[in-house]
Amino acid sequence: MGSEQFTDILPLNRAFYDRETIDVARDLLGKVLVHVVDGMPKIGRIVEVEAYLGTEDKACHSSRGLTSRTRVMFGPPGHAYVYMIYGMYYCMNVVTEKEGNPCAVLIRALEPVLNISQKTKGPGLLCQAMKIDKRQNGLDLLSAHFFIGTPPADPLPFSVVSRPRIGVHYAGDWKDRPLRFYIGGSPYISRK
DNA sequence: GCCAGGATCGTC
DNA sequence: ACGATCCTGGCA
Repeated sequence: MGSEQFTDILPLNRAFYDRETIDVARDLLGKVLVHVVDGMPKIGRIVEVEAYLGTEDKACHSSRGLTSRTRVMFGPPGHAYVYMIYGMYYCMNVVTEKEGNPCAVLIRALEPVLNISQKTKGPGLLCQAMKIDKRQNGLDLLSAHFFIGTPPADPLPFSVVSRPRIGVHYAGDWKDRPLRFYIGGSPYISRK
């Protein structure tokens, strides 16, 4: 059970991301995020996500239109949308749906798998632990050093819990929609 | 240029 | 419950 079992994980293909955002969000649970830093793969298992549904979704950045910040979300699926929040943290999303339909899935928590020594409960903390910042904004997740893949030996089956999203009180009637998904019983969830 | 607000987190 | 800290977007 060494690290060698993770050395041949392949990136999910474009079609995985080119689907309805809620489906992509749920299917991302249990997958692994891989970031190779200085030849060392940092790997975490995705245990919590949130879906952001584009121009209609008042909580979604792209609902205020195309800006320099949201440009990546308007692009093709399978790319990373990374932005700074509160002046001190980054959040990582994966772009979903067809180009021009600006939707994304926020990665909210990871279960450490390999070469991770910091906290990963929460979107800001997991970016620190995975060494993700604005340099990763716009990167294609079908790349050799930064991608999401299926773990070689998927563990036991898990249940998916859905709840309202965190921190989107300003989003009117969208704030209560159950668009946050996490693995039931996981001790690595950002908060209850 | 100015300013309000934010998909967070740690501490009080 | 609050402060840190700075980018973003809207308005002038």
